Amino acid sequence: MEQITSIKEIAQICGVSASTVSRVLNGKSYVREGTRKRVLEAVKQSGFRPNLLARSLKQGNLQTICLMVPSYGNLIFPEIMRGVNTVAREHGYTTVFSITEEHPGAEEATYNEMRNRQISGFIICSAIGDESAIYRMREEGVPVVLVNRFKKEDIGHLDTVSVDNYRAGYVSTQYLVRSGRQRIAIACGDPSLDLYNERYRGYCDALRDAGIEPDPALILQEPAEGQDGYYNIIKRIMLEPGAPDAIFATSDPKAFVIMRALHDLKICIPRDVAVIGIDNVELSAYMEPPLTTVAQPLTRMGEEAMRILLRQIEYKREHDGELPPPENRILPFDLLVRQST
Amino acid sequence: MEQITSIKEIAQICGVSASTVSRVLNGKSYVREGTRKRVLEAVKQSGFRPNLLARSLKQGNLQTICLMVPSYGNLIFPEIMRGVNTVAREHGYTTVFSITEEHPGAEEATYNEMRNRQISGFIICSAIGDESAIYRMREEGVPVVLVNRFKKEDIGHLDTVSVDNYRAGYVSTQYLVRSGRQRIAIACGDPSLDLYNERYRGYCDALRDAGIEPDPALILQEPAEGQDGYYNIIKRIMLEPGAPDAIFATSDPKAFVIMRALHDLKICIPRDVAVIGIDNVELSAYMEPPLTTVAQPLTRMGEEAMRILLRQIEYKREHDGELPPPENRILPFDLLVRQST
DNA sequence: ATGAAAGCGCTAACAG
DNA sequence: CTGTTAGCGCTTTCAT
Repeated sequence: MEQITSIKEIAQICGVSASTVSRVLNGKSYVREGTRKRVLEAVKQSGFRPNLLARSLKQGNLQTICLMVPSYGNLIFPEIMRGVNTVAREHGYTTVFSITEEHPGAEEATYNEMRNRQISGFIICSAIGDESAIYRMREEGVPVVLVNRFKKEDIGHLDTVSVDNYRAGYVSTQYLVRSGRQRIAIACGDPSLDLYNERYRGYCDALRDAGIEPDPALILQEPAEGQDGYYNIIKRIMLEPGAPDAIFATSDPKAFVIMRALHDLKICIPRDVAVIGIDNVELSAYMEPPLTTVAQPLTRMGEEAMRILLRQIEYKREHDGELPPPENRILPFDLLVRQST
Repeated sequence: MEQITSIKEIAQICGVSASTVSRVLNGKSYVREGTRKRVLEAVKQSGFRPNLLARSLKQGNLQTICLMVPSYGNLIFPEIMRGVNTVAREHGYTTVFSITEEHPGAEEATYNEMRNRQISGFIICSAIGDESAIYRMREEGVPVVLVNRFKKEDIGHLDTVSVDNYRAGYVSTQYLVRSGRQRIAIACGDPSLDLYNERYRGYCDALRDAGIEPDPALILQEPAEGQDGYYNIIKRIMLEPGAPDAIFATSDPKAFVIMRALHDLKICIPRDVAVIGIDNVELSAYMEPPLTTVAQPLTRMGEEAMRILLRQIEYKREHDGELPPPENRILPFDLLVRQST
């Protein structure tokens, strides 16, 4: 038997019109039960698959969203992806992904390509520095949600999902202070990312509130090589006078590198130096010692981002292409005390 | 100015026909230079984006492939994904992904959905147990490449990419033997996955070749809870008489759990017990002590898989829908000796 | 070198 | 409840 490829052929087999078959298939309209049965039967018999592209061409959107992540260097992304994907599926959406950081300007390139593919919206975890492209997207009426990476000024203008990074920085530092640490270093992240600046602010304020003036010698800047560069920085600083007795890593992957360096120096964690991270990536619990960290609800952040995106898409459909006012979701975090502090 | 959405409008602006614009846009046919310029100019001016769906509807395929992974529990998947994505992009393909393991039967469900979306092919890292669905795909003329997870019998029937898992098991065990270990335990993986059986076979043969008969007490089966369950198994076995002096974990994530258990028992790695893994996931180097492991070229495996898929797609186009004979790519691996052995 | 026309497979008025 | 008709935006003969 010929492979049957269109609704029309089904129609012929059943002696009805194509519209009837269409109606049966997407159940938007009533069809006599007998006819319905016959059509369904024919569809099943023939193994017919309706062509979603045709429908999407007609309706102007493929049920697909695009997720942009910078890389997998940071393990938070797979967890966010899972959350996005789960909610997307539930709503009949498919997720395409794109890894941006490797090529500069990839964000915009991806955007252009995806728009040609009639994609319904974007979830971006990779915004870095220049966000003008993202504002342009929104201006063009394209739903966009930013996860974790965005600027304070974006609030009220763009949809975002994150934790309160200032508080996260504050709480972790405060915890270190309260457990008796005196010289607390911070391993800062990329300063073009606001979330790291916020965590840094939290760190400073927590220290000051405890009557400690932040010591510039303990404020470690992310080296040019990225987080791996912290390996050498730690090795150096620990041998100098005035070495820290605690290190606040502004992300778990940084903490991993730092712990590696400490181990190689035979420095005992947490006795000599406490280490705390932010993220609670799955592996943090398996480190030696298990890493104390501020747990971000990563999967949930992905889910929320997708829900917000869905809301935008729906609103847009109902309001003649207009986007709803931006939503800024801030999720709660937990301080997870383990053995590294 | 009205947002311009179709080739026809561009045509009007330039006083040419839609076909001409089409020809300019995809450069398949000659167009007078003057006309070409004019059209290109109009396109740029108007910010027009050709609708890929329309083209795809016409041509019967969206330049998109689907990548199925079981979950992110195992960190090898993000690395494979990166490889796939890189090559896909280079060839103008978009990657959609689907995480299967969570729902049973998800593989087939995804398959059906994706076929409706006119997807060009699949890369599957999640085949588990029953592969009949995958054979059906191939029978229906759909390009499919399996990465890592497949059965010996599939060779010659399905396209695959992997390392030589038997050798990987053999080499790691042999290394342990040669470094003087006497009682080498193996933490087996899911027995429905051939790759783990192969690694196990390699383990047994390496022992026998060294004149050691595998001891059933040292052959640890993956517990019902998945790899996390090894935590308790290790805790128990290490306290019993005849405890192992080395453990061969058939994947790095298992090694992480096992190391965690050993640390909690205050057992020193590698002095008391050596641990070796397979994968070389990025984090293996950061463990304490850094994990000795068989390095799979994960990203490269993803790249190769995508290349093979591309070859299938092309062959199919040139041969009236017929698929090429299956290709079985076996990539080399390296034993990476670090401090856990 | 370019235009006219047909059609990819589906949906959505509009009739009846 | 169902059929007819007219496209969605693009590509592709077939003419010219």
